[in-house]
Amino acid sequence: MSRIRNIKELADLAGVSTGTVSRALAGSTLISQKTRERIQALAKEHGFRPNLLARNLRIQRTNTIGVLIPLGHETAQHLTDPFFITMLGLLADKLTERGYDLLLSRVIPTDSAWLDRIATSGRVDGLIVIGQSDQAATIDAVAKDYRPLVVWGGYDADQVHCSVGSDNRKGGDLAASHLIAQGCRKIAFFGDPKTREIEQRLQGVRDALARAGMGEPHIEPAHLTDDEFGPEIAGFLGQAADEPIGIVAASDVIALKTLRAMAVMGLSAPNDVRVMGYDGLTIGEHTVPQLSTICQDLVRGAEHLVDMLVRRIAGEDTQSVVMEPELVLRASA
Amino acid sequence: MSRIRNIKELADLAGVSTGTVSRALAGSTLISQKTRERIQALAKEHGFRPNLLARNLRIQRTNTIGVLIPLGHETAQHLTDPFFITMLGLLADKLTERGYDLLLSRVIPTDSAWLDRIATSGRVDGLIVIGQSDQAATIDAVAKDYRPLVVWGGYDADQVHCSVGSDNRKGGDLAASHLIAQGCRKIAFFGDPKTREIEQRLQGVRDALARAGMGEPHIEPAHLTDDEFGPEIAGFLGQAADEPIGIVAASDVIALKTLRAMAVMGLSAPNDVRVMGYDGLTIGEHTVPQLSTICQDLVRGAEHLVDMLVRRIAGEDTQSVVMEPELVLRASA
DNA sequence: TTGAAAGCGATACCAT
DNA sequence: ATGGTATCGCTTTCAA
Repeated sequence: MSRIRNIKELADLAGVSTGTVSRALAGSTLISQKTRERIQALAKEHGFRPNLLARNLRIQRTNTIGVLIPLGHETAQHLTDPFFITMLGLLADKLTERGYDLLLSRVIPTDSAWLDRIATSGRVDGLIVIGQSDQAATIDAVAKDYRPLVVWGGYDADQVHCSVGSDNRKGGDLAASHLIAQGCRKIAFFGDPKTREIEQRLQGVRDALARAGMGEPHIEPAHLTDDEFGPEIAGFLGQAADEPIGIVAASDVIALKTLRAMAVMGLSAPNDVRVMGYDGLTIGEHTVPQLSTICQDLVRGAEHLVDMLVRRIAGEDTQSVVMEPELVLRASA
Repeated sequence: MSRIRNIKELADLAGVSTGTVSRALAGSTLISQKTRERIQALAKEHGFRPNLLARNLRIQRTNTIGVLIPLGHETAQHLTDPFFITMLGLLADKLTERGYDLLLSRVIPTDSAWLDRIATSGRVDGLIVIGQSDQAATIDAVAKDYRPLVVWGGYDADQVHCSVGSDNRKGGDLAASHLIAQGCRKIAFFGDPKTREIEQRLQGVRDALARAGMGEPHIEPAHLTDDEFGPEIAGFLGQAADEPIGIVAASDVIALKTLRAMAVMGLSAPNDVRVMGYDGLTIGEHTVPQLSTICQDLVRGAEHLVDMLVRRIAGEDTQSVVMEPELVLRASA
């Protein structure tokens, strides 16, 4: 009793046609209950299950969503980044609830084809991109004629793709305003403005500074690799040690690295320097000191992404969502 | 210039056969350079890329690895669990390096078919299961005739599947021994021994207690849902408040919840109660107090998993790996 | 209720 | 160097 490899072998064994087997396994009531149960029993006995690849090819549908994390701006960044990982987990939960599997790709865009490649591969019913990175143009180009695509990230009035994210500019403003209200006279922004979200957060910081009649923020691109980070901070703190300093980090992860680098230098927040994060990850609740931050509602964000994607797959159109950021004051600023 | 949907349309357009197109697109030198470049240009111009589903079906290979997280023991547990997420990120990085995509499934086993279903689906070249949960038997059954399968989890001499994990019994012993050495006279274990790893850790705790001439540990199944957790701890602490207490948590996540529940009761580690975690996640470095824990080298574990899986796909056989756990003393115990 | 056969979109063998 | 064609394993229309 060798292993049954395909529907044809099972059909021969049962003395019926492949069509009958296919229908019986699908539970179609077109088939007499007797035949149906006999074939199902036979399949079970031989541990046979139809090949999904073939099925998907035939029905032109995979019940799989591609989740892409473009790392154009920061090749060294890994999937272990708590933000990605949190979002990924939330998406996985939501997608599973809806019966979708999840095809995960961490892509380092070398050409502009990375997105189209998977969109046209036939392997997914739709795509979720986490973060525009520096690939907004590529994403727009694909979104133009690939409908089932949603993106977590910053919103821009000109964009053609459908996005979900928080109002980054407002968030940046919130963060900087708080620092200024706390008496900081010198504001730094740690983050790489090449990606859209970060650029918008920086813009918000500028808004707040302008309103307060203060000049440009000091900008550190904040490479996420640890080794380059200490010197950057040290350099900045050294040249501005005479005024009360506030740092707006472009993400909680950057804020944590900042806190750690400061600790090495014998500095702590909020006494020596005030530090604001951005994201509202739970990890910030556990730090010493606990991280003050701008919270994005990732749970609701993930829900939106999945919900809108499903509707797009069904042919509906959907509008981008911009959520309210929230100032969360813990201890670091 | 409508969109080219398949190789046949491109072939017609180019006035050649599908075989030629297929070979040209694959860069085969069987095709004259002239034709090859002409067809590649044509494909590019029309944004055509071959359907991978069809390709995979034909060549019987997908370049995709399934990563499964069985949640048999704890349905409420989500992918957002820091341990899973950390492991998942590491695996994603390693698999990407090797050119594999990653098909993620969070499964709640309702029958014993969950694993076989994906193994026989034709959609993956191999499988990585993160944690045996309470499904060791099912995993063994599948591993019996499905070779490209590796599992993160506990090792048992009788198992047929290939696993990677730390020596959980030794780890549990390490944790409890440390608590005892610190003077704890009453030891509790927080975790659900239904899953193999946890059961082994508990066994290690028993070993240590036995050596010290102490009795059975107090066991709390430690449901991971927050609301049930406080009362469990309170109940335990209440009934044993007269002796120095030590808690071995079955994971860092459980330890963190314990710490938080204690804080609510006005208790703190290590003064009131000593708390040991298990896993060595980075999140434990950020807690107040920092978490003492048993560290498993997840980076090396992920490397082993991927490496062994690749070799199994290639037809080699591989042996289970048991890694040394390491006592990491921070502040909570 | 069931069977025959076309087709999903590719690859690869066998010719020429 | 290129074309014709069988094949991967399934679903579904059309006939009977």
